[in-house]
Amino acid sequence: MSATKERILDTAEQLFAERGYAATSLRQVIAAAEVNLAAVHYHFGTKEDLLDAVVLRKVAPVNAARLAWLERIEAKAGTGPLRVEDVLESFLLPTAETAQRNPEFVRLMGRMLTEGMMPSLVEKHFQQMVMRFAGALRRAIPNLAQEELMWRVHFMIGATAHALSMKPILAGMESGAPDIESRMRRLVTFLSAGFRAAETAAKET
Amino acid sequence: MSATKERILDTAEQLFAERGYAATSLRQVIAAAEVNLAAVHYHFGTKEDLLDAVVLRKVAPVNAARLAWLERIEAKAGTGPLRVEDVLESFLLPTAETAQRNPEFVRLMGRMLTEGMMPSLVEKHFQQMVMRFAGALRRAIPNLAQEELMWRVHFMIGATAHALSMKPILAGMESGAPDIESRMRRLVTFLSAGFRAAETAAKET
DNA sequence: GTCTATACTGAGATAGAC
DNA sequence: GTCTATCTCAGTATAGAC
Repeated sequence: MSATKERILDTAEQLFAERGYAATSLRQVIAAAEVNLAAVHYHFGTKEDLLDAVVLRKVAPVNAARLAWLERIEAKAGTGPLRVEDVLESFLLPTAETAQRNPEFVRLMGRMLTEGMMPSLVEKHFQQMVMRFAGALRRAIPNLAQEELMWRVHFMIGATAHALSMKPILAGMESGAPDIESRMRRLVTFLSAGFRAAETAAKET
Repeated sequence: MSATKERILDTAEQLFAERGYAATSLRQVIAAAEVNLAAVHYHFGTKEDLLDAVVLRKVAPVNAARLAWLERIEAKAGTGPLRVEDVLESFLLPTAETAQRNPEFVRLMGRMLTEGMMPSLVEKHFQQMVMRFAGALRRAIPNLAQEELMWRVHFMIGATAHALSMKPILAGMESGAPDIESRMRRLVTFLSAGFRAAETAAKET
């Protein structure tokens, strides 16, 4: 990889994470990276493709850690049942490690899941892994109907994306460091109970 | 309200909902509405202000319905406890009514909650109401620590936003109509269990 | 008070010289 | 591979007609 390409990638990652994707112009990136505007299009194509490259570089290791964790859990369980909490931890806690070094980037990752930004990108980086975890959850909660399970997986994605992307600004929350790990642990507790809930009954209101 | 202003509002609502806010240019709006470009800025100011007006017109009645529902529940409960399910229903089900007439617009509402789009807008339309519901939930779950409750409220917001904005494309889900009401009922079940969960214990992995 | 015509600045993208 | 110059289109601002 050329030095120019790498400098663009590093600078874009930093600026996208700090200011957001839409709010960062390519001209800001190339000024900070001290490269030419056309070099971006030569190396990456469109602005969206640049984001794709930036995200891939960060998300790939996180997803690898998630899968490794999940496989460890599955190996330990053998043919027995999986614990919902364990599966959710393998999905949520690896994020915390990346967050320690680059908290802002985690927020960008969170946004990606929900922004209409780039559906194709989201699919590419997340869908396959999400389906993998849905399978593990199915094994952990065998009595839940498939459709209900998939909805709950989506509720999980939404809650996770928002938990990652938000800053703790509202009243009643600690104003200190964005401690992603404790956030993810709270989320594990919350989601585990949700996944285990009995199926929705008829209305009674 | 002038006819021009109203046509801009109607057209913007339609196009924002169909294509998303960022992907819709003001020039597309004024072409479809057959008005002059500067009229937009005369009546609304910036593009973001236009979105503000569009959203307010749709969100205000939904929020009013939410509050009315919540007040009905509180009146019925008197000084007794509130049921978590009832509070969540009053928050989630009013959305379904709007969704019947304008499903696309509900997706836009969902996006708003999570997109870095316009934090100020989100605050204005949602924060006050969210705090109102957080208070009701506090009464429904008095034993939960305030900070934990606020985190769970955020998990709820994220799950709701994603549930509203997503199209049911993944495998295992009905491919038919975007039945918002059943979606919201599933969400009530899921979130109620999450809110009732015992506080997160120390790690054990 | 309303609306139109027009111009300004900055964005992403591209062609072609070196 | 890299850079200059340029294109199109975006949001915005202003002057002035009715």
